[in-house]
Amino acid sequence: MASRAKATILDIAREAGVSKSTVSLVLQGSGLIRPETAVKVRKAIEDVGYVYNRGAANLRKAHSNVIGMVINDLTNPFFAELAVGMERVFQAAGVVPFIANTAENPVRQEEVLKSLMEQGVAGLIVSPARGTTPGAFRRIETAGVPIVFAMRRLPDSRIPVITPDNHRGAVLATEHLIRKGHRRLAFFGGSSDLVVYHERLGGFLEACQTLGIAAADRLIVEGETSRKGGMACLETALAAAEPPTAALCFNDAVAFGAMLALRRRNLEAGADFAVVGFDDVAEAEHYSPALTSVAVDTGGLGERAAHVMLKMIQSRTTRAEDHIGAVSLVVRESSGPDRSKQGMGDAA
Amino acid sequence: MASRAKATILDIAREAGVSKSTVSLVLQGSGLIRPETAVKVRKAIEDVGYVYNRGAANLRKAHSNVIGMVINDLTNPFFAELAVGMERVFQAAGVVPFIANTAENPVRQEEVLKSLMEQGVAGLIVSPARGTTPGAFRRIETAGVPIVFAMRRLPDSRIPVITPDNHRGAVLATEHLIRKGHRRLAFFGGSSDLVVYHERLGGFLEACQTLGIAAADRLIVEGETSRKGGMACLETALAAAEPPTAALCFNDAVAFGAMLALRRRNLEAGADFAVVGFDDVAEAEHYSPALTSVAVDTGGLGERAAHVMLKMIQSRTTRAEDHIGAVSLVVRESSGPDRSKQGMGDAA
DNA sequence: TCCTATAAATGGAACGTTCCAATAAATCAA
DNA sequence: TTGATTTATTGGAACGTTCCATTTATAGGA
Repeated sequence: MASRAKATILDIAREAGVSKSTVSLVLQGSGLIRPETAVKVRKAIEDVGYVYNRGAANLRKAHSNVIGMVINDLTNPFFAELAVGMERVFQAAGVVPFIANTAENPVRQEEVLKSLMEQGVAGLIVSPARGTTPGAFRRIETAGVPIVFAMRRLPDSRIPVITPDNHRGAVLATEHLIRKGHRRLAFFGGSSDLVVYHERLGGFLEACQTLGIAAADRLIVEGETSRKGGMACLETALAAAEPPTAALCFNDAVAFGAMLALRRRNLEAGADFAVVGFDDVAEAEHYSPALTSVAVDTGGLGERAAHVMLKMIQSRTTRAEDHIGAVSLVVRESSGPDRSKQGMGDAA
Repeated sequence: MASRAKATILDIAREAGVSKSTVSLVLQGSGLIRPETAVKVRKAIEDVGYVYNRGAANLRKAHSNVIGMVINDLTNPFFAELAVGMERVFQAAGVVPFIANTAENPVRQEEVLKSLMEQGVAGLIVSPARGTTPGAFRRIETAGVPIVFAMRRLPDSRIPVITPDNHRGAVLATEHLIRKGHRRLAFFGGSSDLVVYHERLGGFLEACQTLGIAAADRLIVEGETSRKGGMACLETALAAAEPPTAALCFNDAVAFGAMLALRRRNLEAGADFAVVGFDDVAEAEHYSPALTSVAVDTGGLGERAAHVMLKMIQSRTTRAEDHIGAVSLVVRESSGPDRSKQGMGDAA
């Protein structure tokens, strides 16, 4: 074994005393070859230490078996879970997903997409980086490579999207807080360059409206979507003249930040101020106090995105339906009733 | 644009009125072609919506420009940070890193490695899955593809390894606890099928030995390397006849778990029981109380691994030196002095 | 026996690049 | 002018597969 130059099917053919075509057939598991021959060939494959050259094969074959997953922030466990969900499905389908990280940088994203295209990917699942320009995927679309967006959408594009029902999730969470007796509510974190932000904030506002929370009693604090951002949001909120008693946070990271800031002030989330997160990452359950959060079934959405992609590839189309995933509110300890005015709150 | 069949350099050549060789030269940025010609060709490239076919190119070229990163658990932020560190370096070197996740499963790892090899990667950086068999990389080695292990090593292999100085880190942390007056110490989490476990536990034991902690006063509790595992460890430890007053944890996840379990018992990490973690993930600083932990410079190790890989590729060798990264103890709030016997502790 | 039908194996022409050797054009020295 | 040199460009043969159209071997039917 271990010849310096790498072995090809021709070497195998020579070793096994058959033609290269036969070897190719064996590699593809064709039923046309005699079992004994197949065994002979497979032995030769072992002996020469052959590794299949997919690049060469793709030159002839219509489609490759690799799919690109482009993720905006791999260090965020939320997106990592998404990636893992997709992987499960692809693995079962014999497709190899390659993950690339854009670190929330559109330029890097451009490079990564170019590379993936050059490798001849069969499809692309993308959670676009913040600030992605509307035309960023034009070229890929015209090249006929299917794309699916996951978790985030671009303002106008016609590319299919898999996201949780952000609006509904925010409504659920907000209703929950109001039913707990809170009358002055805040929305923490996020910024308006994200479509998701508008969806979640929209749900919050709608629920406030419906359940009769006056505009003056809603506080919206934009901020980084991180722990740090959450801490800042809480400080801002408590500095207000009539501070809120509860907050729906853009995501769990913001919520964790808010809870941390509370503890620094010797306040307890749940008892002194209600906090609800969004995404329900694994950590939420293990926090103390445990975080009430909107569960979006991240892994499930990843699987769904993968399925849609597989179907698109199979039917060689570049169109597909959007998919809005169901959400549910997981009530834990961080969202207690309003206690700011004892005797007045009508907690449910 | 957007012709159904994808454009090749021949189409470009026709469009620009030159030969395919000229186009190829332009694509490679050769200085041999006349600037005006290059401009003409580049315009044609735009017009026909060309995407480079790296598979075809690799058929002729010696080496590809893709590197595989095989990570055992992408949902662990620690490994995600490692991956991100590597990416930084590779990007700058014009190399495209493809990340694949093995989910700590040797079978999956085998598949992933096979795929990567078939794609013709120039090198492989691997954080091996638990339970990887010693021979798992034999084939890749004999194929002459350089491999670097990151964070974890295999028991016997000669493959270069990039890891933090686990032994020293554990010594530092243990000395710290002892100097804080603790006399009954525990080591929480991990299991002996991991080389890293032995390194860290070894440091712990050595420091105990050196500073005169009797064997009877050391408690070793194996467990899952997760929050859940950490919680279990703490319960086990406190159930002992003479429970420890401090613990060094296998990693931060275990430490977080232990702190959680403490809180559930209405005990406070730092005040009632000292906890030290390992790895110093971003979260450690933002926990409450903030976690004392051994910082290993994850991103830096990733960069280092990437550099080693690049050098190996360049010098077409399959050997390289191991690299043991410096560690430091970051003291925060979770590791207070021993208060179990007031008046007796000689806290420093 | 010969002919036909089926099964198994094969040669050769792609696929889209790179790169060498060769050509064509422009420049220079004499 | 001629030949030598440099500068730009080009055809053609790889690279390692797949797949179609054939060929060869095997079996079955008369």
